[in-house]
Amino acid sequence: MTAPLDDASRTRPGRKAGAAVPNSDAVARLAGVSRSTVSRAFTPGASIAPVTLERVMAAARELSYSPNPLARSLISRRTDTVGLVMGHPENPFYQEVLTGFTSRLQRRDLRVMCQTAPDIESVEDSVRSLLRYNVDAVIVTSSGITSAAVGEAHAVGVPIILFNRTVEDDALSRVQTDNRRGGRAVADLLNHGGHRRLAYINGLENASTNRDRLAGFTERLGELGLPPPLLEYGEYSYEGGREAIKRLMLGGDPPEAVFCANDISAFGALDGLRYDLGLRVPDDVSLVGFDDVPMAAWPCFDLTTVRQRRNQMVEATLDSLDLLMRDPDRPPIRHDIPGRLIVRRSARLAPAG
Amino acid sequence: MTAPLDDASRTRPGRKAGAAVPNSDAVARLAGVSRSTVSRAFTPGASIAPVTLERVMAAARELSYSPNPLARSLISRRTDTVGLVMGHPENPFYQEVLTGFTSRLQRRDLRVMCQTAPDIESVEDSVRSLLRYNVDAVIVTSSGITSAAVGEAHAVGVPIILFNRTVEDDALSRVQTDNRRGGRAVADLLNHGGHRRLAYINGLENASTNRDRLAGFTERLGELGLPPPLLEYGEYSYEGGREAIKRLMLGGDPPEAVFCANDISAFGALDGLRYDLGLRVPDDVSLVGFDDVPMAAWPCFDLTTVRQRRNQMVEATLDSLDLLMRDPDRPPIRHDIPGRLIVRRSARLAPAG
DNA sequence: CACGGACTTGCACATCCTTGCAAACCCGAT
DNA sequence: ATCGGGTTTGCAAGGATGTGCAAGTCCGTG
Repeated sequence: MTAPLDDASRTRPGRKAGAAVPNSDAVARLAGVSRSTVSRAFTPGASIAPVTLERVMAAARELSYSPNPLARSLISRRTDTVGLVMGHPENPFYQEVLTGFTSRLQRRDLRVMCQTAPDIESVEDSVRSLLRYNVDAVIVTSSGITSAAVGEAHAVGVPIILFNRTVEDDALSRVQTDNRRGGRAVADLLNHGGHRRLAYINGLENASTNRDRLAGFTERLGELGLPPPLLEYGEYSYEGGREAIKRLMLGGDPPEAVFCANDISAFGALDGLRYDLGLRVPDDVSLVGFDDVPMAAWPCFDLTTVRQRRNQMVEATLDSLDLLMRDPDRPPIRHDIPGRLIVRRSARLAPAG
Repeated sequence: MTAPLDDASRTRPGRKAGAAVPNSDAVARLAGVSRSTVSRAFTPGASIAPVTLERVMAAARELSYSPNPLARSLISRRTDTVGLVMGHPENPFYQEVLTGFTSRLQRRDLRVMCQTAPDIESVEDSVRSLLRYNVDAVIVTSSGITSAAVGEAHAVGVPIILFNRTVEDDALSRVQTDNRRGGRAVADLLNHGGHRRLAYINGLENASTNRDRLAGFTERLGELGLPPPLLEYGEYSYEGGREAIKRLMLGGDPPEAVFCANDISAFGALDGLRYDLGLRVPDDVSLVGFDDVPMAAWPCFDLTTVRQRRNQMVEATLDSLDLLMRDPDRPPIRHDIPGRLIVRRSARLAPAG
């Protein structure tokens, strides 16, 4: 009964032996200089004679050497890697965001470490895990982030940017669609259409995107003299939206128009309306989504929605990242990028005749 | 006119100063042991007295220390990170695959470095870049991979697994759907439906998935005494499929049934048929896809398709990875996982009466 | 009590790179 | 020929850890 810690299966397997990854020493010998000089050859702006530089580079090419970034990071504290914590990877909008980030980060010669984090605790874990790997920055696209992980990141000077998420903590940089204004625009649109009994199909309850869209929507309805919307839970998913719309329409006081927290749940609601309930859109019910994923433009859906400017948001995030990485003490950067109402055919534009 | 190499903007910014990430030395001092002992405390199976282990762990907890994986990797040659090279990130099937991989790898306590690589050269670059970061293995989900990168990986003993891709090189491990058999199954289905003039809407021409699906389809048609299919290019995309179907149907000899290289292009074809051409599916034309993405089940599409067993494929990949990481000299592992024909309403099942 | 064996531990070197400092060098000027 | 200034370069220390080897400890046995 000794310590049960050992775990023979985890024993490190020998990497194949003969494998020669060249190191700076080999290059130094070949070029007839010291290792320091090799290092300087690969450090932009370091003091080195042009002719020596060329000799080192030639040797490096011959051995196809390039500095080991992990060893370099030990001392430079930079890994040229950013961490990406993804929340709801089933939403096509975020899938596009993900590929936007990876391809653009690649173009800036930055590696990206992905983590998926469905719930708050795992966001914590993910951030911590990324920090241990010395990422230069962290992008979080996920519902909640408690201040603990943020604090740790700050302590080691690693910038964190929230993408389409807000928390109470004011000290955080973030880039988001102006979700509140998006919600207000939808209220205006539906009001113009002459709808009076409105409903909102919630996304995830504690996601700030969801809260802000609903808040803007409700706020503007109030200003227009309309009652607050009925609420149902759609969970940001197709199935959720499809079930939610049934509950709404079969309830006591069915709405004339429904605003869905995102496009996917709107597709569900749309299908629920026409296939489950036999209703027509927008003749019987108007429907609006949020995101403008590519599918929203397909004729089968033709969904009126609020476009999130994905590329612009991604660019803004990366630009902010650049600034924050240069100066970790810089005050937080905020971007609220206006959405754009994309009018298609799922919502009536004028009061029914 | 000196060497123009320097690039002041890249100068490394000082990480915030006071930040104290504890190192093994601090733990060693606190626990009253040497650094080696601390190291052993964190190495499963290493020789250490239980009481010492506990003392070290207590000290580590107090300082919230854990070994720096980057420094560790310098000597152990393991980073607990795998590289993931993604090909066509716009296809929802691969998006699900991606999240499948990241979440499952996380569960195995492995980090994942993502790269996107639209074309062959960038696959090369991505693999090389990942190798420099010392990943323990590479998963490639992308059209082509030339033997150069594979050779380099092999040379340093890093296993590579191709996901849903094949190359001529027999020495590669891979996991894929049995695309050829999938194609054959579709041929049988359409034959049963009484269709005789068939077409295939290509995906990307040099993707092995596409070639194999087409090969199986054509082969089986031949066995059934049917002529080879008409061909059009759909590029694996919605727009591609939608254009392709128009060219097919407006050509001299329109087909009675169309097999699309994947679901997305099938959606495009479907919409082309009903919205652009005013035809009905399956009454006028039968349509079959490949993948079984979630949308295929939506009533709006109701697409007959071949399901790729995503979870099973991902699991098989990770299991193979485990084996290969333990023993880099192990012969290549192959998995050909049968697809499953999912019959819905987009293809006629019996000859038209 | 001394000895052998098994188990623990520390030393020192290894991994691979960066960088402050000081020595060496070059070249023109005195 | 000597000096000074600026440039280049190497040394050695530093970053954080893993590990072979040998020394040390402990315990049971003869």
